[in-house]
Amino acid sequence: MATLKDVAREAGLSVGTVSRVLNNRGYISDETRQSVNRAMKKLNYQPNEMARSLSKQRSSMIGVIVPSISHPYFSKLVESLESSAHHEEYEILLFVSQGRPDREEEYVRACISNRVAGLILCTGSVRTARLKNLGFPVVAYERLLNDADAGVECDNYEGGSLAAEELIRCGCRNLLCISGIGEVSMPADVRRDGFLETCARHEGISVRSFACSEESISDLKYKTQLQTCMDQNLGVDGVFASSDVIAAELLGVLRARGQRIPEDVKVIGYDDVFVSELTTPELTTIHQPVKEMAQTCIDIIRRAAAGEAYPARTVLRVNLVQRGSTRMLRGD
Amino acid sequence: MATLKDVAREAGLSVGTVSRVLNNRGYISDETRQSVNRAMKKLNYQPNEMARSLSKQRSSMIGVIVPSISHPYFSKLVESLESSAHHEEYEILLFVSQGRPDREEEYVRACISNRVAGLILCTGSVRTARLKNLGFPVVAYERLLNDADAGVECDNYEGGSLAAEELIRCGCRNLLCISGIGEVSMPADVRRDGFLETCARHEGISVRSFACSEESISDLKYKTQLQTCMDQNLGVDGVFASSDVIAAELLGVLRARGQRIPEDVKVIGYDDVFVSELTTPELTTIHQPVKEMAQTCIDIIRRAAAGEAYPARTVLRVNLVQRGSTRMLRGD
DNA sequence: TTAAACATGTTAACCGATTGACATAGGTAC
DNA sequence: GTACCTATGTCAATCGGTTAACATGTTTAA
Repeated sequence: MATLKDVAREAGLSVGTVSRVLNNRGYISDETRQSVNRAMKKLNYQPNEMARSLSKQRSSMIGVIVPSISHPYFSKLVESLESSAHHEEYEILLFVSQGRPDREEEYVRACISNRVAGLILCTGSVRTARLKNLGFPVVAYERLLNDADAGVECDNYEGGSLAAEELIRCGCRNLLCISGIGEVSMPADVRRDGFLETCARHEGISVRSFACSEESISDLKYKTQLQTCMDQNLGVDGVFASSDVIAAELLGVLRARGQRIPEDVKVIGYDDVFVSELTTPELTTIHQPVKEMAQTCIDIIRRAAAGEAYPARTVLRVNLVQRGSTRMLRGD
Repeated sequence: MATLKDVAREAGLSVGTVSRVLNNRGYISDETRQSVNRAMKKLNYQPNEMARSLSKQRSSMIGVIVPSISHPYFSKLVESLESSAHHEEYEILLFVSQGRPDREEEYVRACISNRVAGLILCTGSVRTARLKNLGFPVVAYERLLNDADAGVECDNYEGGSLAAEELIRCGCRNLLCISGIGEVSMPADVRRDGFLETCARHEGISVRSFACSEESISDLKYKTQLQTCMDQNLGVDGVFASSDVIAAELLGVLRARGQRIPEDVKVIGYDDVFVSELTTPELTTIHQPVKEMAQTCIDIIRRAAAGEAYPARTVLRVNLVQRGSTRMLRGD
């Protein structure tokens, strides 16, 4: 495997000059630049990132810790993160914590050992080791973490509120809020609060709340619980589920009970992942601007690396996407 | 940030001894081991993986290149890969190629630069740069790649065959095979072959074939095409779709046309991802042993690193999972 | 008693870059 | 003619580990 030294020899230049070309430092003539490029191509040179990272005290990798990746919300997030990272010449070092605090800590340590350029944390568990002074920025994604250097989230309260408004607008009077995925911590709690409080501001609306538990976040199976839930909550004519996956399963559960959607019961999901367009009827849902959120995370890390200032907290707007699960008429 | 030298000083030992403890080489007494551990803990020492990788000529990262990650099949795969990798003390360096050959090449180069321990390729495009003598093993996942060091796949022919047998057993006579995702290359072609050839071996079975095109693999939207498809193929009473996502969308399309499932049309998907349990009815599908396939990939890389022999090609068995989309009675 | 095996130390080269200090020129501007 | 910019070279330290060679003891076993 060719090294910088080989390239320098091939191009008839010194390592210093070649390094300058690679890192765009100091003065370099076009001619030199070209002959370096020629030599690199000829020798099929690939810079050794390990050596590079060692000498600059930072790698070009961004650590990403998610609780699950098979969950469509997180797979969409990771795809978006990868895409944004690629634009900025970063790579993704991916860790799946399964929501287990021990793994999270272990993974944070792995990021430290790899001297990542930044760490994006979207964990379920609260207890996480000290995240201060790690030498790189830690971005908390959809999660309040006072130890983190920055936070990126969407307006969950508004999301819950929009869902309530829509159901009420569609004529529902007996509402139900089902929360689930990793809702121990902040974000989805706030969704529920937004939903419940908005309902309370309207006359003649009854509203109940149900919390799904989950063994593993990668399980994605809620049917039994949803059956129990619907048994306990008869007469409901509008449901807000805190994720599209839950909402999608709910459609099946409701149908099995002979309830038509949206005629008898209207359903709103959350996230706007592909699942919401896969069901029949398609799901009305709250769109999270995942791409923008991902871009924001990467941008924070880029800025931190460049020594620029970056926002401590970014809250992005959500919006309602109307589809068949709340709408009588098909109007696509 | 503490270094090995600091740890050695703190423990009153030499760097050589500390390194021996870290790498389990040579003779070390329990006492020494403990005092090293104590010192590491006290200084909160995290070994610098960059330096480690540089001196051993290899990192502990495994490069993974997938065409998409929002597609549930690949997100399940990546989750499994991460899990297996974690057991073997590897980390995942994730790349999403979007099926674009230029990105693939770029990502292969990134893996070389990062001196990965191995590379797992599951790409859609055929043309990929030379993969020989990269200094690490390249494992082709569900893809025939003569340049790769090893291949891991499932028995796609058998999968197609099982689907045909099931539909015929359920009484279908007018079959349709819908293929899609990345089927330019080998694996899904073989699924179709297995399906078609098995049909041909039965009397009185008519069978047609339809290929979905796709702009982007992360799109996951086939509805329009599926409508066209069903317009062109009237009278079909059994469909084999080459992925659960396509099958799930098909359910909606069929329902919109007033066809009941499974009474009027039976549907079989492929992959056995969570989507197949999310639809109503749930999807009968061909289960791919993704976890085992992932484990096999990681194991090949581990063996290669240890200088052990490993299989050049591994073909894993698939099996049929019966659910509501082919079965009249509910028997869960 | 003597040879292994055990346990640690010292030293230094090496992995493949980056980077700064300092030197050397040719060209241009005033 | 002096000063400055441009362009490159040389040299060596540095990043933080790994590892081999060699030395020096202490135990243990035959």
